[in-house]
Amino acid sequence: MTPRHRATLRDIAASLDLSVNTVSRALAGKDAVSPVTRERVEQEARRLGYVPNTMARSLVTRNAMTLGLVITNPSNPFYARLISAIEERGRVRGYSLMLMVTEDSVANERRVAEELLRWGVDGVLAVPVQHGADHWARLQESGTPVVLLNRDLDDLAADLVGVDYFASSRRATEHVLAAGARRLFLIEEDLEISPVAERVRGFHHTLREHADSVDSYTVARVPTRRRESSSLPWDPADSYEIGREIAERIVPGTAVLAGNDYFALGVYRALAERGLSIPEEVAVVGNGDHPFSAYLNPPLTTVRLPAEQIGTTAVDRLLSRMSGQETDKEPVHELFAAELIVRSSTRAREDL
Amino acid sequence: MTPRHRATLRDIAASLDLSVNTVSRALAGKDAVSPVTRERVEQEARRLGYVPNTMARSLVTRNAMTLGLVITNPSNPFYARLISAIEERGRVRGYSLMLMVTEDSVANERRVAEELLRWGVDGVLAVPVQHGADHWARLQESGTPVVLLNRDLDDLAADLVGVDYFASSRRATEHVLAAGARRLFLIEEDLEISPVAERVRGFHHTLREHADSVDSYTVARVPTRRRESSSLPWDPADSYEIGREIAERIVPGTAVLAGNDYFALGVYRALAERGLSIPEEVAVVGNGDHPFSAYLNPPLTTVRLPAEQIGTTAVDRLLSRMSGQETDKEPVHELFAAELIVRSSTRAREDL
DNA sequence: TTGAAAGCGCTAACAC
DNA sequence: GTGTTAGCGCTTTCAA
Repeated sequence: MTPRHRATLRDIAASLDLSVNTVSRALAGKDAVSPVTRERVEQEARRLGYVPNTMARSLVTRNAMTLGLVITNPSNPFYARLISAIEERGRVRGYSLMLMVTEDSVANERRVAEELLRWGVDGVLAVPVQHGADHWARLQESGTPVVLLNRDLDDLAADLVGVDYFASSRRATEHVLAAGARRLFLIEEDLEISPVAERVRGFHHTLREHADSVDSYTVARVPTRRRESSSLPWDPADSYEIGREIAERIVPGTAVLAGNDYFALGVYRALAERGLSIPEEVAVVGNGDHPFSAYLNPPLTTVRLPAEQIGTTAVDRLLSRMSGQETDKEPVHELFAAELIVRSSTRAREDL
Repeated sequence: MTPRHRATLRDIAASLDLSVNTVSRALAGKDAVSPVTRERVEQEARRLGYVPNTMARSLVTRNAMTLGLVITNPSNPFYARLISAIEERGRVRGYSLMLMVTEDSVANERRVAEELLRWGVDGVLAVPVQHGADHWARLQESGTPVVLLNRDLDDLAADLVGVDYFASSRRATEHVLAAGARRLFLIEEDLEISPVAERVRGFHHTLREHADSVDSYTVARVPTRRRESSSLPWDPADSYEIGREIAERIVPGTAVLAGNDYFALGVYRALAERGLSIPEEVAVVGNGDHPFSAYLNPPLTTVRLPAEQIGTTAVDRLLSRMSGQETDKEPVHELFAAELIVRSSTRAREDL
């Protein structure tokens, strides 16, 4: 904790009787330096424990070598994996990460965007809250590219890297229909975000295609706790009540599609309490393929999300935008397929 | 994406025919400015869309208003909660967060510490990998306080904010002993980190105290996957094999204490496959109280970790150190109690 | 190959 | 109250 003076280029220069400039060039590995000088400089730098000042450099190069990462909730396991993937890819590419958490609050998001602007980060990756895109637009206008993660924003012309939830929802719905479901429930959090909207759309779309073989369907919205309090993890408790209501309306051939595996687990309990068995009496499908899902009783059929792929791609996408070669190119939406992992909580027709 | 010139103090000054300095003072809300001038400046700043340049300011104030947060693995749900708590507290206190991920690799950690040094962050919060503390010491020497999170480091004189794992382990062990366990298994990841060491110590300590009522005990180390690959989430699959071995050695009065809830879940399956029932034939205790645990079958007895408290306290601790008022004060270890949440995977004596 | 001068955008010290 | 000067640590002309 010795608040010792930190060596600067000037210190090295002084002690070697060189100009600051030469020292800078020597350390930067530029050509216009004699091998002898370079050696002396490097040695003195080591001796003095010199550490370059990134801020000073950034100020002049106008290059922060930093990416802003804006996440609604790090406790969402999908976002946690996204953070890892993005951090890793960013690091490989030489970028540091400024992490900001919005807790799904627009007010926070505005503040955060402003903060990123002040820092002059080179680019921003963001899971947007929804409602209000002007702060993102502002970043873009000031020359900071923004790439959206997982959630789309209608009123912002920005790249998006995410999941093809429409397709995955269709896939899951078709799966339970094929297994004989005639009464379907979709349980989603009531956040007005594109992933939920897309899954609902995929659900409806598929049901329309199979109208003859469907008796009834319901989209249940679980009130989110996230708007009130801070960044809470998902919790089966959130869907338990809904699960109980559904449990009362079970007829042979019922299927429940849950927006995430935690919701599915809440439903598991509600069903168990009524003595209903999965998949014999009810089929259940989750979303996210969280590590616990394969170990539930019965193992949960769910959708695996390509978090690593998304994180990596998003960073690359952002870097392309930052390179400036793509200016004026239309926003790109890259949606990756999510894989349905079939386990014992649903059954194929053949098994019946 | 218009790479439009960003307004600076000079722009405002020029357009108002004032000195840069006056504008700076006006915007900073300092006293030595006439109300009229201030009003004009603020208006012009708005008109020009002025955004202060944090780096430039930091360069002169020698105050980055940034904290470094070093995490081994954001997909660890405990660390995810820690990240949320720290980000929130930091933000409240006016600090931004630079997030670095080490993936439990010392090489990464070194690089990360260097990076933080270059950025000149004001303080660092870190979950250390273990082995090698010189890079942290280097940060301290250059005047950047370091507060350790969750894991202690023998060879570093730094504050630590974490969990009293020794106590929680004792508590859990006593709990299963009280419920009649005579053969005990402790399952931990084989990382050489203080939390694991402390839990093992608590386990042994308690067993020694109850030597008469214990027939046998085993500490099983699950080979970690984290050293090889990137930041993977915990997975019940990791403990499943160990669980199977244990399942073969079950006698009446067996208890399994798992290092985390995911490990406990892996054991659940292994036991179920042998037709062993919990808690009648085996008691199981987890660690971490992850949201799924209460919804397992049977609900898992586990230890709740005070992540929010730790995050908040750690930030405050760091800020005190940064204030410089505590220089030369001995390193402080703040360990918070973890609460044992008793559910149906263990049984109190009375129930027998 | 090296150095001098200028400046990134801002704040701090002191004069006026 | 306001302006002038200086400087944070670095890179980038441009001369020498």
